[in-house]
Amino acid sequence: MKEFTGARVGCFCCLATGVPEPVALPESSGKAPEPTLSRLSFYLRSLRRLVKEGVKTISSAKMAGRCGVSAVQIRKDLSYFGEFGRPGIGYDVQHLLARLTEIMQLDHQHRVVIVGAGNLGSALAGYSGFVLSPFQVVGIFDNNFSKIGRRLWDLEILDAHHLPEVNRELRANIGMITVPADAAQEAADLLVKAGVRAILNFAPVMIVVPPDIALRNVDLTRELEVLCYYINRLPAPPE
Amino acid sequence: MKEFTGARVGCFCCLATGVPEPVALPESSGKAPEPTLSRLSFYLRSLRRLVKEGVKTISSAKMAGRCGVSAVQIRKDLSYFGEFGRPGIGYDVQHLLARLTEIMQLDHQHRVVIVGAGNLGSALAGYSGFVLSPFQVVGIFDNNFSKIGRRLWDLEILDAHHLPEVNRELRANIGMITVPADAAQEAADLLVKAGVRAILNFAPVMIVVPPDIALRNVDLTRELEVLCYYINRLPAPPE
DNA sequence: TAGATTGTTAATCGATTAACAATC
DNA sequence: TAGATTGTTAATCGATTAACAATC
Repeated sequence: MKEFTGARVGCFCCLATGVPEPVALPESSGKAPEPTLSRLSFYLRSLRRLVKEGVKTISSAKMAGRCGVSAVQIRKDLSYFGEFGRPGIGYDVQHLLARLTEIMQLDHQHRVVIVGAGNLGSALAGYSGFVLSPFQVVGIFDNNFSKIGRRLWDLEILDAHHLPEVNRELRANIGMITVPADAAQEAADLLVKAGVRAILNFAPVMIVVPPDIALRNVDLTRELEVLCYYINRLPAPPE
Repeated sequence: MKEFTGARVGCFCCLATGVPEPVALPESSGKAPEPTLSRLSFYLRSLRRLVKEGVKTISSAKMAGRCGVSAVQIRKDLSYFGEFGRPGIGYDVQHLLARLTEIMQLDHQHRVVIVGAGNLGSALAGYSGFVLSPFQVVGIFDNNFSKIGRRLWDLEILDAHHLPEVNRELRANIGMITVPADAAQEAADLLVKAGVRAILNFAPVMIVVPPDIALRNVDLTRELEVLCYYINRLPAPPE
């Protein structure tokens, strides 16, 4: 019977449990709960827009209105990482953006490899949201001979078995798994061998990785199934 | 300032808050927490495999081993919906599978439309995981004239503006949004007008829908950003 | 100074876990 | 009957929210 021992990051609705304590790193003295980290990413998105809008300063209350989160929640979330605001004034948008970007380690590029050059893998390889983002897809792999060697966007599909060696050159620190369920663990093992520090798994199956590898799951089927549960179980608008 | 009023289903890490109380439907007398529903989907996956393996009966403890969830958690989760096991024996796999399938409303087909025929939309339209599943993609829409009319798999890409009318024929009850962020709300409005009961949003932006429409978000960027936070913050293996 | 707003401590809420009586 | 295992009640844990002193 296989037990889960790998590091899983996030709530169970993301197919992950057991939030591991963040370990010494300048920014994280305390141990922020996972929901906080998830919201941090959301605040970042909001802050980036605020910068574009030319807003210089924002209060937690105004931010709350934009994010659909309470103002206390925001202040509490930020308090895990330091004091960023000024009483009576609010937060300097530029400054907060810079600090949160650092904390989330988004201040440097992350090189991503994709294992599985099917529909989803191909789509992700060409995801336009990655341009101007800290994420850069530097390689895509498959174990299907009919796919290996083919070009995809500006990449050549490489043999998944060579991933560990090839990544010495590619230097990717994040891997995305877009293979069928029964190949997902193998893909994960290859990524771990290749030395990635984080894995985003799209295969509809649990995978096991060492505890120092961050793992999150995106599970389309699960999302749809939970949606189905709520169909016709949600209260109608108050009218 | 736009406030969130729509129905959002799931924890914040799925970009959703405010779990609405499930309303009268035979199966749900109580109000199961959202994490429970998410796990239910997971138990279902496990049960389907057990059936294939020919396992007739399973205890919560054995199930726990397979799912990476505690046995009490499983029993508690199930208890929101009824008594499915026999003390001293365990659960009849077939029976539990059937009951959970009903509860999640997966005992009938769900027709899905996709708004956004870009990389991701196209990939989802051809997702092989949907064959033999209760989900069937019956239409794909876009508002880009260069795409409208083109064939994708066995579907023709239709004009998104016609979605509400076309869906009278298509009869989809689930919509997936795979358009860029700035078109997502418009897509959502069209889906609501078309009468879908549930929306899965892949656009990296919050959308607002009436409270009786179930909404979940899949947010690639957020997942990657949270992963980045954990990079080098996870404790190394105990060795 | 008065008003606004932060960061934090304490209270609340909700979900998970432990303990155990019921029952096959 | 004894052993296994369920379903549930009570205890625990963790995250959110309320209250408020500090400070711009």
